[in-house]
Amino acid sequence: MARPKAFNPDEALEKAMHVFWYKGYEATSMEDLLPAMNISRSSFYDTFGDKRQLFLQALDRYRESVVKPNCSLFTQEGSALLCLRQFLDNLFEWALMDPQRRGCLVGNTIIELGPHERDVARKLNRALKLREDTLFHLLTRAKAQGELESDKDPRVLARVLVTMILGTAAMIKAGTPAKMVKQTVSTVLSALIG
Amino acid sequence: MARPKAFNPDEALEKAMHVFWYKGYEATSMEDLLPAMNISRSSFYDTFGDKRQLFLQALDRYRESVVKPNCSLFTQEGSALLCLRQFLDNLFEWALMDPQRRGCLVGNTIIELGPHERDVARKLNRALKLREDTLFHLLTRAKAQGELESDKDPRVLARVLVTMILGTAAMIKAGTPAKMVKQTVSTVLSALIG
DNA sequence: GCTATTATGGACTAACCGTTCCATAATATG
DNA sequence: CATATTATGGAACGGTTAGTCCATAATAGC
Repeated sequence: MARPKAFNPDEALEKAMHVFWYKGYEATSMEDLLPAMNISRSSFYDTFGDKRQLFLQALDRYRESVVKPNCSLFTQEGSALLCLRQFLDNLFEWALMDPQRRGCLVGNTIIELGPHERDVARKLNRALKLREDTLFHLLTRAKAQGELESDKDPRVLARVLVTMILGTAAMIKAGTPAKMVKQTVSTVLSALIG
Repeated sequence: MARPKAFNPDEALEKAMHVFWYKGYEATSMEDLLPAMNISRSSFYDTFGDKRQLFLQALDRYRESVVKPNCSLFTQEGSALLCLRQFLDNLFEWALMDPQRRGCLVGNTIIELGPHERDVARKLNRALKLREDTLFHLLTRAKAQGELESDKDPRVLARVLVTMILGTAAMIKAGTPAKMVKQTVSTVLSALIG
């Protein structure tokens, strides 16, 4: 019993997420957001609260629509180490394809806001844990299947790989050539899991 | 034949560098900088040009007074791999000691400004190269001494370690407990160089 | 002590920031 | 069609931003 929204809030949030991903939180202004989301100031504040709340929603959306699909794509049966390699290959291939080289929104935000804002930090750690647990699961399966030497600790290895993901995202942002990035990743994987 | 400055430009720049390190470029305002540097607006613009030029100078200072000393501390004779371990231990020990967990100014800036601003990017890559070349040098020496297996490529390993440094700095900013960080680093080193 | 030169303090500016407010438009229900 | 309810466009707001300007202070050389 009222006038319907002239825009799709989900699509608008998606657009906003991409702007934050490219520019970061502070450097993104309302004048960047409104045209990108293609909505008016009033609709913005009516629907999303304010810039900060929008950003928190964008972080959730990133975890659910970017991190999670990438994580769950490679949990099929068969060789766990192969899955793990596909998981990481897919991740970096995709990060290198991005013409803007935006890296990872989670990594970017850890560095921009992580230590300063509590509720942001909570969301970030949740996204990191999603990746760590996926890797942990694959490594545990690999160990059970005898693909991974028995003296290796899946939890520690998973954390190493998460650290590697953040570092690689930074190298990608720094403009490292794709070939070097791939060589680096492949070297780490060989050393860690054979 | 004129009035002398009432402050030491070097000390003021040092203070500014620490503020940028903590808050990032965008989030640091003149009202943060002036009290921290303990100089007046006029002296600021007279001596440093503007905020952006000050930041560029702060990046140079960071490379020279933070990165370089850390790099050159561990090039003494003896086991090259031991030097390398000391180099990294020293680096992370020191990053973990920082109560503000500011990570690495280079890594922070790669993510905040790296891809957007050309001259910033140049300075960042120069700082990264300083680290990479130090590691490369140590790894090459290790190989010559027979400490490193002959099939390993020092240049690639050096890049892996730089990636690891950036990733670890991010994990430190994310609030990872010191114990976990050390475990992660030690696991990578064991896997990479035995 | 006088003068030339540079440093400093503080008022000021114009642009931009995120946000609020209100009058108007559009729809669903009765 | 009338009314209640929500959405929208646009003007306006106070606060903050980086940066400018000028009158005054302090020094070095004469």
